[in-house]
Amino acid sequence: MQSELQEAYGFLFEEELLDEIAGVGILKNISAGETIIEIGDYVRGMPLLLRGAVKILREDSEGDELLLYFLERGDTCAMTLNCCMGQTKSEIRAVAERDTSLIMIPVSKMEEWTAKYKSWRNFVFGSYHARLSEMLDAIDAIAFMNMDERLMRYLRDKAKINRDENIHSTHQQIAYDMHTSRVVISRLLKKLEIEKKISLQRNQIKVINL
Amino acid sequence: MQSELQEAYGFLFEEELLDEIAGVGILKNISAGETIIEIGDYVRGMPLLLRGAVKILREDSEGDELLLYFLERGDTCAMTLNCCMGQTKSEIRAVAERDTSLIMIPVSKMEEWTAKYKSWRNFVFGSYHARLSEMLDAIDAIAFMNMDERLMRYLRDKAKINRDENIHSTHQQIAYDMHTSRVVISRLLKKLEIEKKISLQRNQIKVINL
DNA sequence: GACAGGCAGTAACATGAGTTACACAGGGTT
DNA sequence: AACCCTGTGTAACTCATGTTACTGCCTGTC
Repeated sequence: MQSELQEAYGFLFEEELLDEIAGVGILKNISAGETIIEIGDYVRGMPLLLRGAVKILREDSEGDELLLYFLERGDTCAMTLNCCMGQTKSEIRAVAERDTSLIMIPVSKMEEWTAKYKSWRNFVFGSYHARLSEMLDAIDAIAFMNMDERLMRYLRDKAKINRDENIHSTHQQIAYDMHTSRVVISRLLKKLEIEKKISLQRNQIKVINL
Repeated sequence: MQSELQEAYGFLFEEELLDEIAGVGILKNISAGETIIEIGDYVRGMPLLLRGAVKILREDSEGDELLLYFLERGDTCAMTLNCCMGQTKSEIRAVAERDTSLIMIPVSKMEEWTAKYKSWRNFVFGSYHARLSEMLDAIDAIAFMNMDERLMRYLRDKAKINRDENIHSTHQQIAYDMHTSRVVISRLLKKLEIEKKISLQRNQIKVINL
């Protein structure tokens, strides 16, 4: 854990803070597809991502969901952050996109470090900033873009976050993330294939030129 | 300014901080409809709302816009906050919804107070929290709701923020805020009138039961 | 009163996206 | 081989929303 912590956060935090994190943090390993936080859960700590990737989803009352953004190494979830401090329930779902390692920080420490370490404050503010920006991007996508553009954006993001130009998803899974239907996704993917932007195999989509 | 500051923020901040705010803050009065911050502007300070209401809009490259949320007394704009600290340009537009008074705080003070005053830190975190929640609500609205539901939500919010059940807007103005066309709004408003939820006059919509 | 300009009502049509239904393909199991 | 299950391709249809076009109504100004 020490070396991974150093690698992911060494350039952000001073030695003393890194030591504190290593001291109180609890290492968690989560395998791809596992749910980390569910909507309505009370949040017990703040996660610092060491390795892997996490997708953050919003869900409405009927169970329809929508992908908001991805988290990677060095990121934390500002939503969780909120929930910790306000003692409120999670408003989002977090699912491991790949096999993921993270450190959970107890809520009590967060407040303490905010007063004590400038680097921590900057990190927390930076996280809020990044998350707000990503929310704006999500809003832009659903408000201003058509399905085909949104799909291209999704495929680009997915290939990037998994560092793999082959996307191992079914059309149905994509449809869930984008809050639409399987048929619509199949239709648009076929169109992208004809335009030579992707190639389609069973359970796999290869990004060629998006 | 002193008394208004006391009224809006007295229960949040300690005397010492209130004095500092009064010392360095610059009072601005803005009349309804005026633009406070434009997309791409560099942000010189952080606004604390004393009186009135501000609407926050997102705009895409073609100039289509979308209302994100409103700010009221005691609120600050977390976007601005971000921009200040990161020295980046504004990603949103802020327009006075009513006649508005606010205090501009220089960027330099923000960092200082974050270290010095716990109440300030809580205020800043609280603002981030509130804004993230409102962004989520905005996403829910555009992702999961139909136009008629969104319109009802809009009218409710507008009546509430202006403390006036008579909404003084043209159909065109509403269409801009909701990123749709005038004809669509006219159609849906007429439907709401038939359902006795509102009544329509020229340049005015009266909320009856939404 | 006549006129202009902004505003609202409405019909007719275009389009993107969601839905239903069904055929078929690939891969594993018996 | 025969079977099944999951995933994909496609047609045909519905529906919400957006677009175009035209009408007429207020209101202030000349």
